[in-house]
Amino acid sequence: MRGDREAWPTTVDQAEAAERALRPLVDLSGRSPARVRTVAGLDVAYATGSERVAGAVVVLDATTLRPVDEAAVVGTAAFPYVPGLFAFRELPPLLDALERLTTTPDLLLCDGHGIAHPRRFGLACHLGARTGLPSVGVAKNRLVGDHEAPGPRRGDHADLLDADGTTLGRVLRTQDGIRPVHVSVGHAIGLAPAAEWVLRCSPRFRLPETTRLADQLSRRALRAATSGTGVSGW
DNA sequence: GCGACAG
DNA sequence: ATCTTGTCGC
Repeated sequence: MRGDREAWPTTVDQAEAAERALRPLVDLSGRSPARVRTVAGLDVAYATGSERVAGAVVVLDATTLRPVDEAAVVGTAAFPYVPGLFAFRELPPLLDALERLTTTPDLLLCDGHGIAHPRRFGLACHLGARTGLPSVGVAKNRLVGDHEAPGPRRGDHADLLDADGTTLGRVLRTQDGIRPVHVSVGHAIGLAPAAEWVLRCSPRFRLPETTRLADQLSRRALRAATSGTGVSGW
């Protein structure tokens, strides 16, 4: 049902070692993709009393935001939730789902941070480095860094800074008067373009359509796997 | 020692 | 993340 995968880290030390090994593959030059025709959203859903997880990816036309491809997989959590090592928990199902896509997206919008991370290597960096695709981190909450409150209107934003004043990302208001999201670079894209894409993909709600649809699909897949065939009724 | 801590 | 439907409010 699924291709073999590399030995997955079991301990914090192993995960940090794997992180260091992947670091050289990330492109933080600021260069951005020339053409973005499709944007993908990825998310993982979890069950309550089990280790069951579901990963989903939904690809949207960058102009119409209409779905053009999608894939979902169900599996078992391979790593606990550890702030700073979140990628090792979500990567397995997400990489599996990406492999099942019939198309290759031009940009990845990830549900978590990119370089706005303790070691500047969040989930979006892992996904970008491993797939070679430009990636952006879109998180609902802060992990590291400080920032002023962005303006109240859609599009208003403030820099997310580390203790040295280095820019880690951007706190972006995607809807008037609604709590902002945290955008940070993952791989092969600049911060400004990254934020522009997040805004473009969020025409009506706080979160990008990519994230919303992937969230819905992952929950559906998890529920279907938990309740039998997935077909309604009996 | 006391908080903070993506999902 | 998840437990959870309808409901009050802009």
